[in-house]
Amino acid sequence: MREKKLTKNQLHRLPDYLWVLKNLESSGLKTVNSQTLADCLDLNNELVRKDIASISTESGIPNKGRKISQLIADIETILGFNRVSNAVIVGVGSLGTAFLHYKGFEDFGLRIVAGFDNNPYIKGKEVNDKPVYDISELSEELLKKLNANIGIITVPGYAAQVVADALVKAKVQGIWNFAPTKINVPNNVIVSNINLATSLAVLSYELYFKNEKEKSKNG
Amino acid sequence: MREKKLTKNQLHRLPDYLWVLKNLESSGLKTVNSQTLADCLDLNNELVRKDIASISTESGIPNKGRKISQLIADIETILGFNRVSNAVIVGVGSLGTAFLHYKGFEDFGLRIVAGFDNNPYIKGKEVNDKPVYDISELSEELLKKLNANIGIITVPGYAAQVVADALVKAKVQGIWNFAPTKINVPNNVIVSNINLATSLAVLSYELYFKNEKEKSKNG
DNA sequence: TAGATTGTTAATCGATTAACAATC
DNA sequence: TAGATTGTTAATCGATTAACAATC
Repeated sequence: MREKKLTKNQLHRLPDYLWVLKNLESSGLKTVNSQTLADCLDLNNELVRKDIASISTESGIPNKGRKISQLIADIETILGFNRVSNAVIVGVGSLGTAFLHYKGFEDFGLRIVAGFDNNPYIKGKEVNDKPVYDISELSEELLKKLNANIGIITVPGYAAQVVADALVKAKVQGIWNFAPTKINVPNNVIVSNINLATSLAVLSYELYFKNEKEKSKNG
Repeated sequence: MREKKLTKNQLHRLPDYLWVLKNLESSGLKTVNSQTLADCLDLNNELVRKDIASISTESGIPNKGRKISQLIADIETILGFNRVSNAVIVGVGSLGTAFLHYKGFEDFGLRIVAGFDNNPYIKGKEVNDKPVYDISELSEELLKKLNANIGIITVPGYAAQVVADALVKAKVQGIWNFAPTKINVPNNVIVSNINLATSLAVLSYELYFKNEKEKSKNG
């Protein structure tokens, strides 16, 4: 297997599988069947079978299931949690600063090595022992020196496109965008967006919808 | 319109529409047609027409389009960006602290009013003028006093379920979960998950896939 | 061997896209 | 009025679910 590209939906389910598998492993189990995974995650059995089949390097054993350790290894390989990439963060505000401090990203294969900002009070300093450069210093040479191929955007929305352009010019391969904006980049640069506003909006909408429903039920 | 529940996909497109609409408005335009929106966001014209039709309180005008100001108002109402909810944050680590400092959430209708943590060095203090309580103080009474109906989870994965249970017990209506874990809550509590690991994994996978493809092309 | 569980093919469902009729 | 653009119905596409045959 492991030939065809996974769909976005499949990819988004992988971290959930990984989580469950690790829990099962730490409870002492060695193998798992698709039904168990499906139950844990409220998914359809067949869906899980297909997902797992398309990410596994070993085939499953009828009447037995699959090796948990192997599944974990396979998923971690695909998700890149066991190969580390260096990243720089552009925008050292409250979110950017938090990320420079946050230790958890290394578990997912991301090491943040430096920050960039245009605030004269911040640039030139260090945050969590990581240098913060002026945004004008963002260049292909510096990124090469830092061995960084990923840029993280944590600037306000209005500045996101300018920053994205600068990152592209400095030849990053991937951009992790936290600005609440779509950014335009060439095809060969990969972008993953995380939009806090959208996520919050989903919550807010569901709450609104639920309350409206209750109102009309009671009214 | 505005009767049927929006699909998850539709809901996720709304913040993008909102962004484009605000840009168009600030450039002086008064009306917009579906094709323009579609072009700006790389979407199908018919898809946009359907999305917009299902969120609009006014109908569109053939040969003319729709009023931008009205669309913005409609979307903001649905997304709740113009009605403020109070939230408490559980887990005042690097991410939680950043959120207590972050001003941007108010634009999306969320006001963070307090934090909770079990770290004895943090609890009892204030962050950005907001009190941080001990986790044991999390209760229905306190949340009522704070007028908070949303809980934000920014603790490590292993602690997420315990915190979720405590929030449910304290009668929050919604949970915004940043822990890289599925949490189980009763049906009447709304959960919106934001999984940094997943988002990062998407980026990492795409990079991996791209590099593999290039390798096999060159090899 | 018998049976649980896998892998795979077919059916269903939902979302997107296309076509077209209605109308300001 | 003519035509651009809307709203809506039909066709397509992809993802999920169901059915079943293969096998350790």
